[in-house]
Amino acid sequence: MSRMLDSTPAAPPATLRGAIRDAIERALGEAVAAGDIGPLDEPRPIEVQRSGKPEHGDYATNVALQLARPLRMPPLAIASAIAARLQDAAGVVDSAEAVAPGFVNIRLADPALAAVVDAARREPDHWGRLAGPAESTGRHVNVEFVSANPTGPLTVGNARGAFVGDLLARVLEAGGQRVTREYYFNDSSAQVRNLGASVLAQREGRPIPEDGYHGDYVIALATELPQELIAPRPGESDPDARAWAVGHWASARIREGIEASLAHLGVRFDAWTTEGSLATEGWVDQAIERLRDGGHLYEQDGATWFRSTAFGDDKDRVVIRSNGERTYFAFDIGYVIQKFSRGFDHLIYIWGADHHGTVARVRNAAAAMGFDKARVEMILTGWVHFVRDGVEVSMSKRAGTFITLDDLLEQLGVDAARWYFASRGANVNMDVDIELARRQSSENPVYYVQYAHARIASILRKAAEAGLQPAASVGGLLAEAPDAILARIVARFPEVVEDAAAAQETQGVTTYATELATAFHAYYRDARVIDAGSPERSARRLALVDATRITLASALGLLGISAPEAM
RNA sequence: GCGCCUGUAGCUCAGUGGAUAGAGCGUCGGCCUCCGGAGCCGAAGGUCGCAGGUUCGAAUCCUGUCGGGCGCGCCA
Repeated sequence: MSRMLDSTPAAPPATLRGAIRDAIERALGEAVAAGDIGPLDEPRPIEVQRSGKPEHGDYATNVALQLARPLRMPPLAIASAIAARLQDAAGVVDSAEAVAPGFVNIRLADPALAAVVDAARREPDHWGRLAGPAESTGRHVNVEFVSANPTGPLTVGNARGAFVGDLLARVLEAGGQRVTREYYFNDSSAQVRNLGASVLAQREGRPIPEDGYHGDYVIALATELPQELIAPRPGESDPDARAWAVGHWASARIREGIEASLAHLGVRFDAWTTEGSLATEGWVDQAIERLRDGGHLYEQDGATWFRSTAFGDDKDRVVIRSNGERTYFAFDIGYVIQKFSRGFDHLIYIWGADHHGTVARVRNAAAAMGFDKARVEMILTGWVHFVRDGVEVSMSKRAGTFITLDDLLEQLGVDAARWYFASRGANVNMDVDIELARRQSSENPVYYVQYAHARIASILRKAAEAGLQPAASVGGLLAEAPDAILARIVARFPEVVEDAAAAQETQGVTTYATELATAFHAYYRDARVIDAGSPERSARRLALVDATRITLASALGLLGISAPEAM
């Protein structure tokens, strides 16, 4: 065991897979040093993958296949040289075998496996969370999402971003990064005035403007509108002043509703930045000055343009219109400066697919302002296309025909909805039949996973009543089939989290949770946990089953989904 | 026209260069003396849109092509 740590002074591997990788690297180095295989020109990353079949062991590496060409040696010979050295590695490797065409199959040592499973129970809160206390080492990421205009309740379209952003934030946190959840709140656009005009018209019984807002919520707002906002203020000349005032009042009310909806979903934002603040605090001007100083701006037709084409964009972009107003784009890049000045290392934006056209220009502007383009990342979400009885449900906030996030949560429930979005890639388009989704919500796989959790909780309760307590370790239990199989899946959880954080995706977590639940249900069938006739084995099985429960709860918790003790 | 996303089982989707491509739902057939049947076991169902290419190896990478979505404003 200690050899393992000796070889990795910087950071001990967080996963069994990492420990295996280290062992392979050492074996490879020894094989080279001994002259078994030729010297390597350059170090190459070692891939360790989980074996697909039990006969192939637990892990496999393809280094030999990768090295065959540069070393000009048969892959199987390289594999054999590595496998022979791996046998010597005591800690995590039980046995290693070179097989055609050149894989090295590796079997885990039971003690190492037991140690990982026991770790889950010793520190359930840290189980699967990587890099431990990462305050000092993890980068600080700003994830901006939803950012819907405060002109109506959140729709399911906005909801996609809410789920994707929150899930991303959770996965990054589990990967040891600090995350700030940010909402860009557009409080000063013409749409706010438009909203005000619509509410005012509704209140005063006038027809709502053609491009105004029509939803039921407009009627509700009109009813609640305070008297003092309706009356024109003395000495006010701007004909739009009333509309602006009402709009600001209405958007504040809507923001409260948005926050409540998001809270219901379990999403809390750490920061709300308003568009107005970017102007009043000078960030927009600062961005423009910075571009000007760098020679990236030019004047044409009375407007000021950013030379985005110099960075590969297909056309240049206006930052100041000929009427003197700064464009939305100018605010975007002012916001970039604002965010970086707040100390973030990395910015992630969750945008709808319709915004893909603005990705390049914002990243280009960031580069022009001297920031690393790689630190400005956009994730585009696919569409949620709703149909009812085979007919598309058209959604328009202005027309008032839309399905709200609250509707969705009411129909599906938070857990089922979260699972639904977590199990799909962010950028795929989804067709959702509302009636079907409702009917299927009771058959959602999330309940399958929760059921496994509740079932284990029940076993643990029953065992306690019988006076049986889990053992401190599962050691000694893992040599044979039902226990060995379940333990291996439990032990893989940190790798799943690692992969999810690296890919910035959650599908792997739902897939894994389903696999673990399935494995538990099979285990339950094959292995008697509470067995008065064998108290020693019962105690160890209770430990294994408890580790399984903790892992299920951790996976669900990572997705913001509850893990009920009973259901 | 140009650009981005996308195409995997009847349906909804996993699979980010590895060994026999998976899950849920749906369909068909089995399992309740025993720790929770919201469970278990089995079956049927695939030219991974199509055609080339790279590679020891391609659903995955490259090129072309076809279908679907979105974008291409001194709007936000």
